[in-house]
Amino acid sequence: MSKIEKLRGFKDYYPEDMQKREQIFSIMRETARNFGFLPIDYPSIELLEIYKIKSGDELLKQTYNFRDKSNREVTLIPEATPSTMRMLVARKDLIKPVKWYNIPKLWRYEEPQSGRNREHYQFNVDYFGETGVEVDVEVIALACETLDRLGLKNMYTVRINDRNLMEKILTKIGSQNIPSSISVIDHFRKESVESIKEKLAREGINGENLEKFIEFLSRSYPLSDIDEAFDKIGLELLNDRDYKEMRSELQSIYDKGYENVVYDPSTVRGLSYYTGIVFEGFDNEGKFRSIFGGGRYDRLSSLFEGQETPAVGFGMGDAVLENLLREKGLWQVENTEVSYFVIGMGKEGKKRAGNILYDLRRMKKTASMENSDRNISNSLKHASSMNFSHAIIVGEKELKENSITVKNLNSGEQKMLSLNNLSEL
RNA sequence: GCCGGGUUGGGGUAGGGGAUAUCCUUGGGGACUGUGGAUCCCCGGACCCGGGUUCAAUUCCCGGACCCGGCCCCA
Repeated sequence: MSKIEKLRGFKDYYPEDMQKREQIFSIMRETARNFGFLPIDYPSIELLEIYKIKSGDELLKQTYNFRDKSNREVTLIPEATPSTMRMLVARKDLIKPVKWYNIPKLWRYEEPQSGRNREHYQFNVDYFGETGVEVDVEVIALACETLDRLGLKNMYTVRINDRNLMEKILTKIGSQNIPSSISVIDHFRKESVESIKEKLAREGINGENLEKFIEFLSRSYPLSDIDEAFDKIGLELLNDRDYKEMRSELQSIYDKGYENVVYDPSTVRGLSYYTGIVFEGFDNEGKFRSIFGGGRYDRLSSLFEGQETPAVGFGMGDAVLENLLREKGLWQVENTEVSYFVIGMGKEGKKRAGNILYDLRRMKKTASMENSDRNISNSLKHASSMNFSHAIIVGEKELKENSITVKNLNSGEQKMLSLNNLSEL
C-alpha cells in the first residue's frame, strides 16, 4: 500500500466516473442557461469573517480554516451563498433581476458519512431582485427540470413550506419562541413523536393544539389535500395571504408539469435566515439525504452592507445525487462518441498513420494512434478495450493505394476509403 | 468532537503463531508478422502503520491512520 494517502473524506475521480460527472454538470449548466440564468464564479478561499455574519460558531468549527502568510483568518469556502452575496452587493449597476448559477467546490471539516464528504460540488442557483409566486416557482422548477433531465423523473418529491405561514401557525397555537420551535420541527422526522411533543410543550404549545399540530406535521399534502388539512387544523388560515401564495405556488409548479410536489409542514430548514418559501427534494423511497434544498432569503443581503434585495435560490450537492443515480442504475455513461484508433504498420505505415491522426483531429474527430510495437491483433484488442468506435488501419496495401481501412469496432464491418475522401468519415 | 463495524495484489477474496500466502478478476505479453472481444499459456502485483507479547506476529493485544455507517451539525 502506498504511503502517499488521500486525505480523509476526499475522493478521487477516475475517467469512468469523471465522464459521468462532467455529463451531469453539463446538464446542470444547460438547464440553468435554458431558464435564463448566467454563470458566475468566485474564489475557493474567503475571509473567515464573511461566514460569521450569518452563522454561529458551529459553522466555523466545521470549516477548513487557517491563517495565511499575512496572518489573515481565511477558509476554504463551506457554502456558496456568502460569496454570491458579496459579488451581488459589490456591483450596484447590475440589471435586476439578477439570475446566477455556478457549480463551486465546497469544503466542510466534519466526519464523512453517506452522501457527505469533506469536499463536494454544489449546483447553486440564485434569483435576486424580484418576488412573487412565479419567481419562486422558476427556481423550484429549475431544480425539478434538472433532475428530470438526469433521468430521475418521478423518482423524487419536492416538499415545500413557507416560513411566514409556519410562524403564523406557531403563534396561533401558542409558541413562545418561534425560532426555537422551528428548530424542533426541523427534527420531526429524526426524533420520536414523544420527544417532539415534550419539546413543543416546553415552547408553550399544549393540549388540543399540540395534538392537532402533531397530526398536521405527521404527513405531507398533495395539492388536492391542502385545503382539507388547513381546515382541519382550524386556525382560520384558508384566506391568509401566505397560505394562498403557498397554495398557488404549489398549483403553478404542478401546472408546469412537475407533479411530484407536496406541501410538507415539517420541512422548515434549519437555517434562520429564510423569510418565505422553503423547499427540499428527496428521493421517493426516502433512502438518502435531501437531493437539493433552498428557499427565499430576502433580508440576508442587508447583512452584507447592501440594500435589502429579494433573493431565492437552491443548492444541489453532487454526493447525494451520485448515490441516487447509482442506485437507479443511471450512473453509466453511454459512450456514443465516434472515436478513431489509427494503427500504422511498419515504419512507413506509422508515419502515414501519424499524418492521418492529425488530419482527423483538425476535422474535430476524437483520435489516438497505436504507439506501441504490437501486432495488429493486439492493437485491435487494445482499441476495443479502450472503447474506440472505429479502428483505422494503414498497412502496405493502403500505403500503395493511398487509402485507409476503416473498421467499425462495434459491428465488425470494414471498408476502404481513399485518402482524398477522408472528409467522408 | 463522539459511537459501531471494517482493512490480505488495482478490484473481489481464501487462509492462518513458523510453509514459496489461495482463488477469481484486472493489467502486461504470447499462441496470432494484415484483423479484436472467445480459448489456452506465460508474467507482474498484497498481509495499513507503530508499539507490545513471543524463540517466532500477516495472524494475538494496545494505539494510530484510513474506509463504511450513525450521532452532532447542516450552509
